Amino acid sequence: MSFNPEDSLKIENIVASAKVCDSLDLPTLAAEIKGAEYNKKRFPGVVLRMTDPKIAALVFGSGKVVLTGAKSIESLNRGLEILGGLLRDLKIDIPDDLTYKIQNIVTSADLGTPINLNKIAVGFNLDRIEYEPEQFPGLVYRLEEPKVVVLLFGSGKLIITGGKQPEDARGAVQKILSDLSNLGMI
Amino acid sequence: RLRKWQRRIRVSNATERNLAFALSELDRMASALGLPRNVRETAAVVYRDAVDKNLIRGRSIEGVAAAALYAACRQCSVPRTLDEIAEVSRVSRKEIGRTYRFISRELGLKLLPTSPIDYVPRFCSGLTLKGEVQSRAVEILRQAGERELTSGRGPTGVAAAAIYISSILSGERRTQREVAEVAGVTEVTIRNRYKELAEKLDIEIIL
DNA sequence: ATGTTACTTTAGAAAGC
DNA sequence: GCTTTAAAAAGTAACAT
Repeated sequence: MSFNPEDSLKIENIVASAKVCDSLDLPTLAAEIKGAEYNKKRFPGVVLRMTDPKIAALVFGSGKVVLTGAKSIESLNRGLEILGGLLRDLKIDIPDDLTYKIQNIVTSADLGTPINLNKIAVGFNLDRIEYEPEQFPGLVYRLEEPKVVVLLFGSGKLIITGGKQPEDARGAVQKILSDLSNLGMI
Repeated sequence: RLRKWQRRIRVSNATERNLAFALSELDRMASALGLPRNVRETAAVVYRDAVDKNLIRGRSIEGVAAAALYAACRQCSVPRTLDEIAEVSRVSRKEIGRTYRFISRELGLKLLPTSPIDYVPRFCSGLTLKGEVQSRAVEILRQAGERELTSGRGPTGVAAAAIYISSILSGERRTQREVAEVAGVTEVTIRNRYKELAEKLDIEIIL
């Protein structure tokens, strides 16, 4: 049995947004919740950092929230529950059934073989690729299906981002592998 | 009517004025970088093509001019880094890079990644190294390319390392500091690159 | 000369400049 | 377009030891 790139898939970060209520008083939140950061001049939202699942939350006056840093759907759920709890502790009415929308999932993976980026830059669809080693060591490959962006490195390791479904990363790796084999690489 | 004519004349004047400004900017930057005439002409063509395709909308003339010059340098195989272009421009490196990607895609320039080899002549002359040293550096880079030692590495750093090695092998040694200076990279980068090249290409370097 | 920290790139939402 | 968040990849840079 050989190395399976698909087994190396690992979610590194999930970004999700949600609406927890119709409005929030940010100054109060910043004052009551320890560790909260709030500089209206700098950024319009309050920054809350949770430790259990290590997640950062951006809370806005509109009641909308952004959660980042979760490495699994489970921890993302936990993070939103914890955030809801923190707000309820401040006597704010927060529904029990909070829902969110995943906006982006960042996944890492490993093809298990070094890749010659220069050859890919010649063989692949030139208009879907960007490779400027002077600026960044990774080759940027934009896929249509799944609609994600892949950062491919010479080591064979890669980053898949922009997907909204955890399975998008798997589809991207399969696509990359087939493209690579079609071009006689790997 | 007359009004329409006046408008056309105004637009024409503005267009001509902007083009004149862009061309003078290209010339100013090219002079500051000591670029040959063919590069300036290529840059002017790229800029005019960008204007003809309305790619200037929402972008500054200076930004597009700088990006056009950056593209022209690469097309003519006498690359300048984004930092070097930015040094003689009022636009930031980030803006130039962003504009370059845009016009490059819209005009279908299809430029391949800059080859380290294209930096050899300029860096070597900056170090007053003869053709023999250049040839040896190019040969090292050719082998490095085949052995996948350039994937993801900065072209200037790899070129600098190859020249550093070549200068030693040719008995015209230049210090890492001197090479780093003309190549615009740090000594640490030259050290990392030359060690990798020497090891994987089995080049023995006696200091 | 080596070690640490930090920045480059990618995506996406949020409210507002 | 920018600001802020998080996180990975690999290379390079800046500053400290």
